[in-house]
Parts: sequence; C-alpha cells; structure tokens
Amino acid sequence: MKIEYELIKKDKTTGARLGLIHYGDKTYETPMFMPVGTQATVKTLSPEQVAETHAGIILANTYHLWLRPTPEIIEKAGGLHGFMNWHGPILTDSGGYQVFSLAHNKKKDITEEGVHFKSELDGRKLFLTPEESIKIQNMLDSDIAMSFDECPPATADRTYLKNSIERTLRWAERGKKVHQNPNQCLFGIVQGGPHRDLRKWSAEETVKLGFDGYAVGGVANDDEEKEAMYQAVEYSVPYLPEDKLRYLMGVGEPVDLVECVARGIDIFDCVSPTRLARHGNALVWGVNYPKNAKKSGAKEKRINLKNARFTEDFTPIEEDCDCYTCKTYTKAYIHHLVKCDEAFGKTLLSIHNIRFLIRLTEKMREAIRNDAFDEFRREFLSS
RNA sequence: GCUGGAGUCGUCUAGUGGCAAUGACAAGAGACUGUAAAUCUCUCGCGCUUCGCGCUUCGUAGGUUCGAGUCCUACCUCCAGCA
Repeated sequence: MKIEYELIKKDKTTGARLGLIHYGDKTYETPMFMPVGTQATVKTLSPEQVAETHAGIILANTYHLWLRPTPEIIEKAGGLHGFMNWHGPILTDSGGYQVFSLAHNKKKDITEEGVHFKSELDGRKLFLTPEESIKIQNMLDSDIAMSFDECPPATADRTYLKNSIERTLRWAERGKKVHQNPNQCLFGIVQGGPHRDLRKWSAEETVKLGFDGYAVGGVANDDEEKEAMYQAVEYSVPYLPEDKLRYLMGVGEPVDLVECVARGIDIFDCVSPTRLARHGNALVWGVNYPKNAKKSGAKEKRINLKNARFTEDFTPIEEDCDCYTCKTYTKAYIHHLVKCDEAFGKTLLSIHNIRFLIRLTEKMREAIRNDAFDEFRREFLSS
C-alpha cells in the first residue's frame, strides 16, 4: 500500500494547508509532526508509547541501519515495520544528512559517484552512492524513501552550493532510476542555501524529475538564523506542486512549525523533542515561573526539569496537557528521575515533548479548518 | 599505655619548599532543529570595579624559612598492630 496525499483545504490568508495522508485503510491529517527513530526506535519509547502520542509517520535512518543491523537482516525480518513493530507509515532518510554531519570536513569525501565515510562503529571505510541508498531503502521497505542528497553547511558559498545542487539533482535522477519498490514513495529534496534563485532553480529542476513528494532540506544547519530559514522555505515552496506532500527536513522548534506551516509545509521531523527530553527538558506553551528570577516577565517555552526549583513541585508539567506523563506524574517526580539519570524520566519527557508538538499540529489543523490560522499564529507568537 | 599510619573545598582524592591547591562524584546553571548527542559546556573558599585584584584556607597551636598543605615541636582526633 502506497501513501497517497490529498489536499483538503488551503488557508485564505497564509500558505497553510490541511491535508490527508491515505495509508491503506488508515488516514492521517497534515500538518503533521513525525518523531525521529533513527535506529528503528524512537529513543526510550516503545511503539505503543509512540502511538499514544498520536504520531502518524515516524522516521528511520538509512545510514545507521545500513551499518547495523544491515538491510539484509531487516529484509529477513519482513521489513522495518515487522522488525520494529511499527504499523504506521515510516519515512527513511537517505543518509544525506550524514553527508553533512559525518563527511563534510573532508571535501574529497564527497565525489560525483558517492560519499566516502569512515564508520564510527569500527573505523572501516564506507562508500554510499545514490543507487545504494535507494536500494537499501527498498530493502528496508519504508513507505517514503528520500533521495540521496548533499546537505551543505550554512557556511557554503554560492559557487559551492551551485555545484552541490547540480550534483544532488544528478543523484536524485540516479536514485529514481533504480527505485523499484511499488509500495514506496520516493521524495526529491530542494537545496539552495539562503539564495532565492538557487532555491527556485533547485525546486524547479527537482520537480521536473518527478517525485511522489518534495522535501525542503538544508535549512536547519549550524548557526543559521530563523529568518534565513523561513526565507529558504519561502523561496522553495512556491515551485512545488500543490497535490504533493511538502516535507521540511529537520525542523523543529514549536515556533518553526507554526511559521513553516504558514509557508505551506505539511510534514516535519526533528530530533529536538526526544533529545531535549533525554537532557531533562520539557516543552511548554509559555508559562511564568515566579521563582525563575532571571527572565522577569518573559514566558518560558521550555523548562529544565533538572532545576532545583522543581524539587517540591507536585503539579504536572502542564495542567491541560493530555499526554500520559502529564496525566500521571508530577514535576517533582520527573525532577527526581532526571537527577538520578533514570531511563524512565527520559521516557516520560519524550512522551510529553512529542505529544506537545503533535498537539501543536492538531491546533494548527483546527485553526486552518476554522479559517483562523492567521489568528492562531499571531496568538501563538505573542504568547 | 607503646609502635606505626592518617587528618586537604559537601564526599572521596592529588599534592613532599613557590598553589586558592589536582581529579572524580555531588551540587548549581546553560546549550541542543533530516540523532557520531542518555551528549557537550560553564560555575563550584569568600568578596570585589571579575581576561584582574584583595582576603581567608589544607585537624589545632607554635616554630624554621624570603616563602609551609608540604620541614620541626606539642597537642587533638581517627585507623592498624602490640600490650
């Protein structure tokens, strides 16, 4: 069963859109936030716990699963769904981000043919090509495969970016040629850094190749400013077909979700909610904590449960949150778990943070449905 | 009572003539955006006008020395062995 996207409604004043993802007999609404499960697990959560956050699609990573346990093992297990016991849709990233994060300090590692890696597991030399990435994703049997792209750093200059985009286009075409899984979508990726013309060009050329959906990549690297990130989205989205899913890769933070939905993005993924959770942080809508003297007046969007101020706070992270964590446990208890470095604390915070972002998408969908997205956005930004 | 050993930041610890004094843990705080992240960074004797300055510190009290956590004397406490 191959994923089908259906555009339901376009917001009148912004680029926001409401859509449906049909997946066999299941449907999921967009805008959607997709939790990241790089190594075929959303860190510290069982699939049941992930499902309880109302997650739709989840992510896994080609690069990591290629090294371990290997696509052959996953294929024998009946594909990723059977292997990890996740029966909702799965998107696999191609390893393109790892080109950025693992190989990029050595420009010679990125060649026309593919990318040389040194395995961080055992130091052996690895070579990943666009064809190999797609073949691995075919074997993993994810529902959405991503083209193998180069994700250049924010500091890359125009000349570099131009060459990189051309190569990414050639890689996309090569990947498409070997893509053979009829149940699997293949998405193309728009690059172009902060440049309007390069984004347009990359988007148009990628669309010409013809994919099942389109991603905007390379916007959340390094020290990029938020405005630059939103602009990169603005420069890319208008050239993408309306009847296809638009995926903003690696974003993000609550405010980014709102701003990028306003610019026409449908689906997001980000490690932030689970990583923040493992580091003791909880996302919150904006709360005043009188004991936190340093930010007088400013509402907090995130609280650090490690802080001593929660030692005797016997209230949930958020009174009105419907997640398992907030319905069941107090900040004092989570503070205790975090201080003891207990795994359960990370689990509880991951549940809350993922549910937080998914609830945010639910609110945005509701607002779009009610022609109130712009109002919602203004309220959100001013809170 | 005798002999030997030991007393250093909340805890354990480095340190045998030039140190406000090492490391770990604890504690306090910060960062985190297609996961090389259950990671990393900062603070951690006191006070300031804090890329610096001043004070007070290494069981207690004296002493030697230009200079002592480091050497000497006495005392206190703890540990081990002998009585």
